[in-house]
Amino acid sequence: MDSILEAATRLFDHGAATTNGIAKLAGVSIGSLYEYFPNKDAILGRLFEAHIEEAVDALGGALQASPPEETPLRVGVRRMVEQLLKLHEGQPGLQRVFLERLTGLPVVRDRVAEAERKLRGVLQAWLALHPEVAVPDVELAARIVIEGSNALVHGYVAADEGVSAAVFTDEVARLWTGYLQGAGGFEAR
Amino acid sequence: MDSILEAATRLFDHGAATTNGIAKLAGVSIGSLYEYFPNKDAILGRLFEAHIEEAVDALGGALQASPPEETPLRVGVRRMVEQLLKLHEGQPGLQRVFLERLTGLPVVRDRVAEAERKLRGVLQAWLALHPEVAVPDVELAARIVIEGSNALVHGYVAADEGVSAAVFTDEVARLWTGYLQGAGGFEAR
Amino acid sequence: MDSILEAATRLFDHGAATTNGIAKLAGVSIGSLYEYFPNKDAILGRLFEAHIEEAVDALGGALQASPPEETPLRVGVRRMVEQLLKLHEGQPGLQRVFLERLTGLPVVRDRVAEAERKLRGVLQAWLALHPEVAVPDVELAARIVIEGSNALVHGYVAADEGVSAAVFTDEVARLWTGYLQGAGGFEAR
Amino acid sequence: MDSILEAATRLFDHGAATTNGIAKLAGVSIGSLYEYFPNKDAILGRLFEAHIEEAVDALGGALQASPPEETPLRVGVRRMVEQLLKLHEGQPGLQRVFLERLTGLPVVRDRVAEAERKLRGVLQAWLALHPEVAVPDVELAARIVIEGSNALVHGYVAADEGVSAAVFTDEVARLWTGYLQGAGGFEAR
DNA sequence: AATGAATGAGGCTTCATTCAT
DNA sequence: CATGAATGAAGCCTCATTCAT
Repeated sequence: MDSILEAATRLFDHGAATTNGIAKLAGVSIGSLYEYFPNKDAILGRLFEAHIEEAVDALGGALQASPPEETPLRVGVRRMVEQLLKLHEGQPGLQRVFLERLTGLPVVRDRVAEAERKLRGVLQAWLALHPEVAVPDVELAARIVIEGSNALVHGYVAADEGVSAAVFTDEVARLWTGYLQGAGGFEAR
Repeated sequence: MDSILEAATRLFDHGAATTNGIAKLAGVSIGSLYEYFPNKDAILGRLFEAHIEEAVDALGGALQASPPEETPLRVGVRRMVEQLLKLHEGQPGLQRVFLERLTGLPVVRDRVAEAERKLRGVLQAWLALHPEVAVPDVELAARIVIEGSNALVHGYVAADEGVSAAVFTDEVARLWTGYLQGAGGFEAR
Repeated sequence: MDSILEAATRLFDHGAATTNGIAKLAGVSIGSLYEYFPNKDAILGRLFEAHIEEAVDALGGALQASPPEETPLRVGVRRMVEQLLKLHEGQPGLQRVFLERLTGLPVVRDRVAEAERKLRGVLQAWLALHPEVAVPDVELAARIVIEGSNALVHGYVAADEGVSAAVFTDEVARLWTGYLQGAGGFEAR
Repeated sequence: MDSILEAATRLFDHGAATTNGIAKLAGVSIGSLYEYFPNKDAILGRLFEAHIEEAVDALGGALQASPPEETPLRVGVRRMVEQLLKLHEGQPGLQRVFLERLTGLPVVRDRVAEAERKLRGVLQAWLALHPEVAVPDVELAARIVIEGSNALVHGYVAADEGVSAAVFTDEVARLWTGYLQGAGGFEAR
């Protein structure tokens, strides 16, 4: 069963996932595969669930390991982005498949919303302990940082061109730091 | 032929594009469809080309219609993001299909690279005339603004949740404005 | 119209004959093509008719140009085989198409039968003037020489391997010469 | 699987072989058909392989069952031709399809060459033990007898007209017997 | 529980032929 | 007369899923 998921990860990432192929690569019969999963999308769903869980753990963990009192804003944000990048680096193809086949399904929508809510909570609390954060609406800001980081990392992985991971991470961290400190507002001109 | 492209747009966007389906929706026979396009991917390719062209025109146009001397940094950036959002708003599914089926094809890669180069040129020139821009590497900054905006808009459209378009656009504009003014750097702490 | 037949010859020989392709190569519209020929097989039929005519002319001619009184059996036979070979050398693919698409059609059957009858007549008359011909049934022998030569040349062209045309022709001529002189009969042992 | 091959034999012979048709006639689903054969040509290839094997066995067997010391040249040759005729009698259309779709494929070419080499070896050895064989080059003669017989039988089956199988076989046997005894050479005149 | 042969709907594409202009 | 865009039946093949063993 784990072997099925492993095989599925590999094949979905390569964009060549057929149920028969997954079963063969996993070393089980196609019949057994359907014993564990009612259909192909269920496999993908399980993979997605694992990804979400891992993501929440990794990102939440990055913040929890960075005590607000001792960690500059920029450093914490950087750690978060690093984790996010690490998460996607491995299987860019798999991410695309998630996007393409799962987006729109209500279940997935809800699951993602829940994960983001949770993460937003953690981030919001962390930000609240940083005096230099100067945005009118911390909740909105937290949401934008999370979804924005996700989008930027997606884009970065999909493009795989030119910019190195370190530079990318730095720039994104700088971006959010500025944003959270209230730069770019009308008062800034 | 235009009707084929229209039909294809609708069906690709719905994730249910079959050649026979496109032909039927376009009101032509499958034979005629293959008169104009050698295969299914060629249809998608044409759609993509149109999208790229439209994008370059719209974004470039947004800046060219905003004389640097009279247009605050933030306003110009906002206009760009607005255009970008408008471009994607219509067919989020279609964008996904582009991503999923075209990414990786060398031709597409080159075409995208060319479009980004062109756009980067325009943006870079525009930024150069703004004294408040304070980044070490304007070229890198231009690239990050363009690719980043693209990624953020992709993410926003895919998520279509909660935040209104106006708020989203505002926030993104603020984000880049801060970034371009050098906020978030070490000197900012 | 001649250009249609030429184009058809080329394309049928290459095994890539489509009516649209023939029309284009011939430099006429597909509509015009169907003005002259009711359907694709009609084109092939015309080609076949031309081939048959050419064959009868060439083979019959080879004998008529070889006065029996002055031409040894073997030489006349050789000339016939030479002509036959020349006929097929050009378009082996076309011959295959004849075989594959025309065999079995009653019209074709009759036409071939008629051509062979005619040829048989010529050959029979020619053989009758050769005293060394020693077969019980000259009509049967003539038929066997004609059909056999045809089959052997077909096979030779299809195989295109090893043996040179000159050697092949020599051997076939020797073969028939022996056969016609009655060798191989029981009396020969 | 055998039923697929049987069905394919029938349909290819009738010149109406479609994969769906074969599957239906074989009483299996199209999916099953593709379980056993990767594509249509593979089916034809298998049929061809079977034919080649059968041919080599039958022809080789005909000679091996005819001890050279006790079997007159003519009788052995006749047996060979008989076998060859039997081989083709059943499915003239199938033979045409072999010719038309397989000729030219390197794999097929090689397989045929191998089979002919093997057969040539057997025949050559058999001929070598017959003192009345009087040809300058036994290897060339063996090749010509084999390929020639093949061509003649092909032609005979394709024409299916007039001459009875027995007469045909007799004549062909007489033909080769004369040829192998050196008749038809210049010295014969 | 596990197996894997079997299923068949449905996708892409070709090409002989027609017919309005 | 000529044109060529349009037609659509029919072919090949894939792959998610089922079910008898």
